[in-house]
Amino acid sequence: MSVAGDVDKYEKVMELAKRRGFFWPSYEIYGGVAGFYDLGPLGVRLKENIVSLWREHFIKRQQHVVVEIETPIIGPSRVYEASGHIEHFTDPIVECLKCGRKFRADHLIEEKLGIKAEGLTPEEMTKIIREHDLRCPVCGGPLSEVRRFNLLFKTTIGPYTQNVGYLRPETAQGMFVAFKRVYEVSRQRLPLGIAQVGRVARNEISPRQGIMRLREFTIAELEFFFDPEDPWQGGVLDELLGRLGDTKLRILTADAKMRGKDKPEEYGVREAIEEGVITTPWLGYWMAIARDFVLDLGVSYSDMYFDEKLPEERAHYAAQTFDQLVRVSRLGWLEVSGHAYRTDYDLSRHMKYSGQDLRVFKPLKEPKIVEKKIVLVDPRWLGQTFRKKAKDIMNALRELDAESVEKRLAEKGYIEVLGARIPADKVKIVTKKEKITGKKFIPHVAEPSFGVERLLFVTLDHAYTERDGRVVLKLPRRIAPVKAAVFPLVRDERLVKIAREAWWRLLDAGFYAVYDDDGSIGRRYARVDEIGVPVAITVDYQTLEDGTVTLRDRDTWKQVRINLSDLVDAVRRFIYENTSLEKLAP
RNA sequence: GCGGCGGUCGUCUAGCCUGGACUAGGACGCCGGCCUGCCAAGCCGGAGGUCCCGGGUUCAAAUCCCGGCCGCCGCACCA
Repeated sequence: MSVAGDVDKYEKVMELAKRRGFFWPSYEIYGGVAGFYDLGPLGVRLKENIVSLWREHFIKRQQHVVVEIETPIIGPSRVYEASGHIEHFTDPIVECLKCGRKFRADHLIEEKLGIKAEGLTPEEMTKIIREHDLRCPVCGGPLSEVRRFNLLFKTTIGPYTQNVGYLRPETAQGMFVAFKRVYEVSRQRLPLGIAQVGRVARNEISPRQGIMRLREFTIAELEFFFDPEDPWQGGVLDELLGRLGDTKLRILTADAKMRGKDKPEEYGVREAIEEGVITTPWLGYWMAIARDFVLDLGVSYSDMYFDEKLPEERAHYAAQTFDQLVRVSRLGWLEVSGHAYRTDYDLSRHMKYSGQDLRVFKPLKEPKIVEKKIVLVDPRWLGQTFRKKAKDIMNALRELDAESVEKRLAEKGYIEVLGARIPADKVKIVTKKEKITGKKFIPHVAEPSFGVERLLFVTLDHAYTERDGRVVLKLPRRIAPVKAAVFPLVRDERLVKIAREAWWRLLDAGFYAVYDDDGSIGRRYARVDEIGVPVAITVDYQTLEDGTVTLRDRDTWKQVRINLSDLVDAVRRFIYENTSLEKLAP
């Protein structure tokens, strides 16, 4: 059982991961570098299977509204200025020169002096600290200059240039920047989800907890664009929600937290959306998908909940955020995904910084004819009377509301614009008909975002069991890195020959499978149990007589006999259709 | 970054306090052979160690001292 604070199990899982080749610290022969991990042969395959399961849930099942792209890891600084990462991903830090403790300079100034310091330059903050003789709040020592620490990795683009580039801290900006093009190739339809799986880098100050907090890792992200005025997008969301049935989510709301609660409550997805617990419907839908996905990794419902972030805990771009937490050994609750309502923040920012129009056009069902009053002035008179000022006056007149102009003309017989008096007989108010076919707007975004390496750990942690003093990794069959093992009962030439043929047959059918004839049969079962091979096939003396072999279930250790000729199909059904062993026996 | 603790074959570990006889021991794992009729059986043989790195003290350092790196815990930090 997985219990928070189960240190022993954590050690065992990490030891297994290293010993059998799931993952280990990078650059080991040079002493290692904190925050970097290699994936080993089994780790790569497990990760691949987890990612493909993610694609099943987040892309394939919604393929009518979700597409996947791939964008570069390195981006020009402009992109990260626009995204707000250069400003917000950078913390102003002061260090105590005596005890070495570090503090957020702006927080310290606000807390101790009551001066708003957010957004000030490091120099300005240093000045404030000096003027008020602010000292270390812990030991009273003197403070250093204020420095900026940025979590973005910096590089240059091209040789010998000042052209600064950054390694992306999330894949999301790739989707925002490419939105217009993807929207085009997706036939200009909303809602539109753009997914990406890729590596990101964050220069963490002090990464720890092994593979749980890395400086470089893989993110599986979805930016889901929708119309904020019609979030249900006609029937699209309704249909998708309908297919979920009565999926329940465990949620600890910010509201509940502020009331001092720390236990999540259960909500139906629709209920959570309709009651406004989740402020935008699509965020709720993707949380339900996230729930199902993590369940498929072998995590039980009660070992998972969604934790709403308090306003001050949220990222700069988010209007509402939920973290999906999973219970793991030692660390307790671990964040495996974040679900953020990013509103139109990112697209607006990129519009501003790029100068491109990233809005989408929404046609009205029927074009609307609106009547609009406009102010007309006799242009000849205006030009001759005011000469060079005429153009400015004309522009100023256009800004005026026609109704109020009409009113003032009626009252006074003239209007004044920019000091120019225009009599009523030079002004005409006319009513014009205008046809409105639709409008442009900036889509809003709901974003589910997963840390893949964390999922890898979570999967191993929840699969780890012991039986009779041996390790049995009860990985869900679909994501097991090796699907089957083939053994001759003993190393008898006749059995070996048949076993190797059976093994090749599985390989030809596309399975990852191992063959082993070393040591006792029990030892071989143990070896493959430890890396979570779901099924073992044993060729024995009965095989010589009737052409049957045994299938042994990793989780129950039970065996059934099947015909050798049915092997590939039986394995396929066992792995991908989750058919029980008993049902495979003829 | 600060403080505490730690780092020895692939893995887990003994040895460190009290320096020498340590050619660094064990278990598991791994490789070869034998054996083996279903759950880490047995026998024979074998490979495998920069004792984290660098420097210092000493006739002599895995062992003592200093610095660095890495890990864990606490603090701080953390979209």
